[in-house]
Amino acid sequence: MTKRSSIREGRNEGFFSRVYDVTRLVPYGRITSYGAIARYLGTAGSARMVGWALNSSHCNPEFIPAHRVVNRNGMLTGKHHFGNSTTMQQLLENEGFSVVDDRVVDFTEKFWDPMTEL
DNA sequence: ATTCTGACAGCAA
DNA sequence: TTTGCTGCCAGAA
Repeated sequence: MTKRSSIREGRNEGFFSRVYDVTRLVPYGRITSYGAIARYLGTAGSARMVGWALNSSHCNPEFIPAHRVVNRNGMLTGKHHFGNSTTMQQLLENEGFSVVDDRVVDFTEKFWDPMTEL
């Protein structure tokens, strides 16, 4: 390989691409957290980067279920980035989630941890 | 190269 | 209990 593998093993592509990749793997009707994704990527503590990556996910031609990514409390901290502040909640409710006060009810039950599932 | 920012997470008051 | 400060890392200006 060229420079990609020489940078560091496991970081074949940009951080953003990896975030998109993991996010796409989140099953329908399940949710995960920024920190969980960050941890899965091997950069625990860089959960902020995950959110920032998802911020640019709209540029990605593929569908990225960014609405299935919430913070560790199950709160829809990124709802403001879906155009309308209610879009994220509606998307989640459309998948069977119950959202109350910007927080996903049964968050722990629907939680999908890439570390465990992958 | 340097500086700033960011959809978090953890811990201290 | 809530509020706020810090660390974290990669990307953009």
